[in-house]
Amino acid sequence: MGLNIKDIAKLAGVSPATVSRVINETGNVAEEKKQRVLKVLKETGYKPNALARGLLLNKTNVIGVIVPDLSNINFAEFVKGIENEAKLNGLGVLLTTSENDTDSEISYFQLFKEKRVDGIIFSGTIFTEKHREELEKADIPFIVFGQWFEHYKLICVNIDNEKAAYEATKYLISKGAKNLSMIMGPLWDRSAGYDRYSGFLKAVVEGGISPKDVVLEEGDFTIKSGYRAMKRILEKKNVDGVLAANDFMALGAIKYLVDMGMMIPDEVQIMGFDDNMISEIYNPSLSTVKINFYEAGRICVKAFVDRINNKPIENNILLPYELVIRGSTK
Amino acid sequence: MGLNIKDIAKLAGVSPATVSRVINETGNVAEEKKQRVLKVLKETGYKPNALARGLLLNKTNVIGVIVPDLSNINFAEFVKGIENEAKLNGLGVLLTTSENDTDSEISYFQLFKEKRVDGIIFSGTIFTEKHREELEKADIPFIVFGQWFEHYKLICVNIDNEKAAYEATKYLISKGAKNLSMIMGPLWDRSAGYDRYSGFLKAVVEGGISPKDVVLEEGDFTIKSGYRAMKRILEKKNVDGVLAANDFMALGAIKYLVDMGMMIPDEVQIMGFDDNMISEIYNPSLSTVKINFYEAGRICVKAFVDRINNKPIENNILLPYELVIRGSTK
DNA sequence: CACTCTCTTGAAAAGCTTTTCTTGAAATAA
DNA sequence: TTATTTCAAGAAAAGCTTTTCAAGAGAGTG
Repeated sequence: MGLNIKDIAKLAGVSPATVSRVINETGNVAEEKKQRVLKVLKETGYKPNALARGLLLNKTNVIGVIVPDLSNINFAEFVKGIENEAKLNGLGVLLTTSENDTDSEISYFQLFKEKRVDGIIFSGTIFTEKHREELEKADIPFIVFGQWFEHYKLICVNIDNEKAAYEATKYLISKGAKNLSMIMGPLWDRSAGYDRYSGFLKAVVEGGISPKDVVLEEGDFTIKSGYRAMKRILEKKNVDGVLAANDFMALGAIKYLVDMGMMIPDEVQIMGFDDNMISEIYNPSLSTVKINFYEAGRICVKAFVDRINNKPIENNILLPYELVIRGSTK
Repeated sequence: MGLNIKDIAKLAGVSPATVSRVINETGNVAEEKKQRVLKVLKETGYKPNALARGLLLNKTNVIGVIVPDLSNINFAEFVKGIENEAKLNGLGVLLTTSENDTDSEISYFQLFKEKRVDGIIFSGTIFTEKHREELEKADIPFIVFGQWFEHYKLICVNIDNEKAAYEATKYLISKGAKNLSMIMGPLWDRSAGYDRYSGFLKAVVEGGISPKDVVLEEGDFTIKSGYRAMKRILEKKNVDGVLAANDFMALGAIKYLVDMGMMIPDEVQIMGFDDNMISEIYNPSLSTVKINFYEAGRICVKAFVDRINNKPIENNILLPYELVIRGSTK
């Protein structure tokens, strides 16, 4: 209870410096004294105070993590990946959720600065100039997931959303879809929603379809918004191919189509983005662009570790993705 | 960059003690000096070093959290609840995942001790005597979620699993199920799996059904294990009512029944435990015992806060639950 | 035998904050 | 004017660890 290194030193009949040397395996210690110290260490279950250590070494072995919402299984997977990789590197994870509220996010920067975390992994829907400013003040190594943001200090980890959306749309067209539509996410600059939209458009044009003939509706990445967007789309036109900017909206769209008695994929093909557990087991199962969020989390931590170890490292890290074809497309 | 309280003091022309008094709003400070300090504080964006503060005050305002797996949406919700309530109380959350590995869990106790967290919220499938021992050594306020464990120092937060399983089974019987079966979880002592099994059995006996006529199969809480368990059950007997110890196994069971062309709920009624997003949108939707994991997380933090504030508090806290009837039962 | 080198070990400082103790000044009362 | 009280603010200690510096002992070499 409340033992410190002095107590251990006294119990082992040595100086605190020697105890420290034994614990951290630094410097030479006579075998006999070493054994005495180890014995006391074991008996007492003493653990060095990370606060004092951190204060002295200016290093906490903790990374701060900001995600929008753990209810979203993708972010839960992301955090899981972070946690597992952090564990491998002897790092602790200080977790916060922002619900995409910028003020919250900024206040977390402050929190992390106070707690002297060694680095921050940030995953919000949008990283703004204001974020950058505050970040600059805090001056902590920083990893952004899911968005590109040009800054020499920033490491960005992301997939090539435009290319992925392009390929997904190409696939729909190759399977005979002629009347295309897209359920888009919010179109912030440089956001995933935006990039996916432009990839979609690129494939449309390349497929010889006029952008005017395409139906666009916007959702907010939730199942419900997908349901409603699909409704609006069908009211405008009888489409036969739908790309949704994420799986939740795609699932909502499927639900609406099923409710309306449409045949999937015979009458309408539909494709999502992200891939989560539900997409696989849903009926019909959903074709999608699979992003490995777990792996993404691990990669973020690896990038951070490399950076603080001064290993040469790209500022923009591209994640792999994969088209997964299931029951909602031909 | 790297400013400390002395620098601030110098910039404002006062002593560090005065700066501290301004920041913490303790003691009297002349208005003029106070303004000077506040101005410097704002300009520099200085934040006190939580390590030094924690070292001195012996308090970090951080709680350690151990959950088995964030891939499980229930635990993700649980953590979300913890995080949100922690935020309200000015607490940080140090998150770890154990994958139900006892050694990992114990090593996290050590980590938390090193980091001097103010408390630990533990949610594993099983809390053993070994856990208790290590815990005793660490001597940190401790909350256990999802299991009862008699110990004067421990706060346990849980639902009455036996009662809930009893009621769920009663419901199946009341809707005409006569050939009952249960897909159980692992039967560790005092675990949720065990309590749910005994509640099931109680209702069976009370319903005038012989325990011999009941088909029992064990799973491991995953979808796949539910699928396989349902297969084994049907090979033994044509049942018309199934209680699964959690939703994932229930969903796996439904999947198997659908694959076999059985009608739900006409031929077989099925009921799960927990309630998660998938259960609601699955086809058919799953009747279940709804546990509010988000709220559970909040309650754990509240209990912790009350405990360290020396408010009188129950050592065993009972969570509410609710029977949610959907498409998989009559 | 004298000298140098290596190996051990302890003392002390640094890292940053909060709080107690003290002192000085100002204000009030006699 | 003198004595007493109140307020303001600084100095210093405590909290715990790691590392540098210095010193002492022992071994090896000429």
